Amino acid sequence: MESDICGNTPCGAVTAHEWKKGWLLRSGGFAKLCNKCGSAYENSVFCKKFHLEESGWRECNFCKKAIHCGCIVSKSLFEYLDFGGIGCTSCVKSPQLHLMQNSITSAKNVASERPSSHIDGRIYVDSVHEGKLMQLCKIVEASESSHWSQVQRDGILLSSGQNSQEVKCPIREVDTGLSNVMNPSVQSLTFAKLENGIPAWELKNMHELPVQPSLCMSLGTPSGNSVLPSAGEIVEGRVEEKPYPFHQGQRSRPILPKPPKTGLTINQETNKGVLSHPRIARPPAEARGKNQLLPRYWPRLTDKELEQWSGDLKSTVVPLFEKVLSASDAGRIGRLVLPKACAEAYFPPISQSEGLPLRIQDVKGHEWTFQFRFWPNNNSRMYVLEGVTPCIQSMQLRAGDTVIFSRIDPGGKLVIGFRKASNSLDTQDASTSAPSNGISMKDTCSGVTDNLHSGNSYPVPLQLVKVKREAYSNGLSEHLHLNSMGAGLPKSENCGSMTNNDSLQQPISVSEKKRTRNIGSKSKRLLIRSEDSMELRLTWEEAQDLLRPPPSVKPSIVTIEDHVFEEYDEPPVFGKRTFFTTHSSGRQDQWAQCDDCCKWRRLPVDVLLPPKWTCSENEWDDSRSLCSAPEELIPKELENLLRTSKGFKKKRIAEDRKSPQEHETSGLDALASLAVLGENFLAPADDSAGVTTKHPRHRPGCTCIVCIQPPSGKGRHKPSCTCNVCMTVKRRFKTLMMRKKKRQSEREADATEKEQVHHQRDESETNGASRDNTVCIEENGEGLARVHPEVSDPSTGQIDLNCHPKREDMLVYETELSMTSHLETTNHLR
DNA sequence: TCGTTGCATGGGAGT
DNA sequence: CTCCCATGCAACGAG
Repeated sequence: MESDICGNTPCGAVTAHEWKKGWLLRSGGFAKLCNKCGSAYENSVFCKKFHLEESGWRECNFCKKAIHCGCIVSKSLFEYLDFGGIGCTSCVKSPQLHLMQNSITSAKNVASERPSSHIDGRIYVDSVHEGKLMQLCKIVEASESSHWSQVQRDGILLSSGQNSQEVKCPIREVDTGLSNVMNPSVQSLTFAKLENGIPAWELKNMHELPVQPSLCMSLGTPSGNSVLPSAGEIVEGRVEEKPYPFHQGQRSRPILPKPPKTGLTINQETNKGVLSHPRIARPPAEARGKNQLLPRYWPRLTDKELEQWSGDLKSTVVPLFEKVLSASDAGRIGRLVLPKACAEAYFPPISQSEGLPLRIQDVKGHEWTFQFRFWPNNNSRMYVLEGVTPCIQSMQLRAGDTVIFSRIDPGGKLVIGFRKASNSLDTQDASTSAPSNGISMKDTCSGVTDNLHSGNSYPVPLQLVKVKREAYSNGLSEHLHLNSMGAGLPKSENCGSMTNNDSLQQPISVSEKKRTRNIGSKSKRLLIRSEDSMELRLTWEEAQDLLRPPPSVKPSIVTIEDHVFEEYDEPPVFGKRTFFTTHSSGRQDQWAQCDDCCKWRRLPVDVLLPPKWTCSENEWDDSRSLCSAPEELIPKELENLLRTSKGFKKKRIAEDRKSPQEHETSGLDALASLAVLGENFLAPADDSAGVTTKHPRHRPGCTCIVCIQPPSGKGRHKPSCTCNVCMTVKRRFKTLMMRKKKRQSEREADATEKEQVHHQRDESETNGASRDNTVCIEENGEGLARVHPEVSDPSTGQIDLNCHPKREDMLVYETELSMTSHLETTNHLR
């Protein structure tokens, strides 16, 4: 059994003696028993990490033999490879390249000599040359980890059919960016040369390969289960038609993933004219044996950078992984979220959430100590490095930049490097992180013209400005920038203030970070300043103040209990926002800004302006009914006016936070509170605990977009609630009741009339119908009472405010039916 | 009041 | 459908 498993196959695992046993899983995966722990793993490499490598054993990159690196004696048995990993002395000294050359030539011969079939872009050959191909693949596998980029490695595919096995050699289309200018047959090779400096002879030989872009050979010998995949297919992580015996586990992913979707980095580098040092994502050598690393974490170091690093540190630097800093990574919190796979693969295993301090050296030689820890997260872990702020700041990194974790061999010391986003347009989170080039003044000002409120220069608290993000490679990313326009400040000032946004081009200062926050997520995230978020907190009263009757719609006048109401069939519109001032003399003024000239005009306090208003409509001050007329306010007064308004608002917000219960009656706030409080409303003392379990962000008093929505069954208003919403609903209900009663009386009159006509003829039927009706009404009423227990006599104020707004009418109608029915039933019983 | 900590949430990517 | 991870945010602590 043992020999069947490892004895004759380049299975990629340590040689046979390292394993006691192996067998096929039902899933097709190949499990092995670790020699040390005896546990079975579907992924043998897992054990290698924790039991082989941990105890000082490493795997030769070439022959896959295990070498103990921990003792002095064995030092002579291996060499650290420049590209990571180790190689045993015999392998390193062996004429590997020559062997490879021969093997490739053999492959060529195999492909040319034997009758082959070309199926699906692959050449199938007999099994006679299986051994040669195996040798080839083994060499390819060995060399790829040290010489070939992942891109080429993706060209290596070895898969197993029932009776055949394919070997796809590493010639393949690599990148769309180069494909237009290169012969597809050579592009990867040429690229390989560019990338890794593969000797010209190799390129030449490979170029001579007759099969392009891929060479696929079928091994006719039924490999059965004994043939294990080489690193080739492991690298590719792709199997065709039938999974390999050495398939990954059910939930395990390919050991190495597909390459980045677009060879964007390559293109970018190419575009930047850095052809001599293309930045290719290289999956770290060890990654093959660890958890899968997503391509975006593959370190993308040019050879030049590697050399430089190695030179600076006077050691061999093995790139492990990299990560583009997110806003939170680069933020003040000082927590760098580590990709789980990377953390588990390259950092010491931690069992406690507290983790352990990790000493990481930067490329300048400065040593930092971070706390490497994790948080439980959805039955998983979330790894973070804490205390990275000083390091991040010392490197002047910000969101969008990239940190690169590497290891120094020998010694295994961790190194943190970085790459500025401006030097490399990273594909990973370029669209999700702050732009490297930020937003120029030109952009922001031009963005103003794109203002969604364009032509509406009244003091909108927020203006949506579309900002082009030219920094990104795709050139399509756009940022919706919520920009405070200073509540109607002159445009020059706006642009000036937005110049500060340009700070994105500079390292974000602490204060800047503090003042910015992201809402939403990913590329759709809206960058919003905290002061803007303050402005977003529109209170119910303020919203009410802005409501205007729908234009050109005449209301119907309804009088209820001596109160005259105007009812509109259309919803109200938001009117122009104005500010009020009070003079020391007690005189009150209202101020509005012209939509054309942006000048502020004094208005009577009782005036309601339409959404758009210009000086020409200033019928209250003829001297300032033209935009050419000078502004009444001097800049300082205007500033005071705006500040007062803003201050008032902030004060209100603060009060809301301070004592949300005090504002329960303030309309939507109350609604929000109630929605959150839910059934706990009757016990307000307990509101601070438990009520936000489901949505802890929505606290009582929260006026976020979620909370200001009408409650949908969760929060319920007290029947005696007198908040604005309740009062509005009550009023509306009364109105509808009045109409309903009127219609009902009309119908009753008609019914009475008809009844008189048919009375003699259908007397018995009418009585029956009446009885039926009575029964129906009773059932109806009871049913409604069960469904909506709060609905009852409006005079008691017991109105269900918790219905869906779109169902309001229906509910009211049902309520009316219920009450009417109840009334009729009662009358009937009399 | 501000900063820190620990966890929750949800969008999105991968399977 | 699951998992990752960026980020929100409440609780807590320090000044």
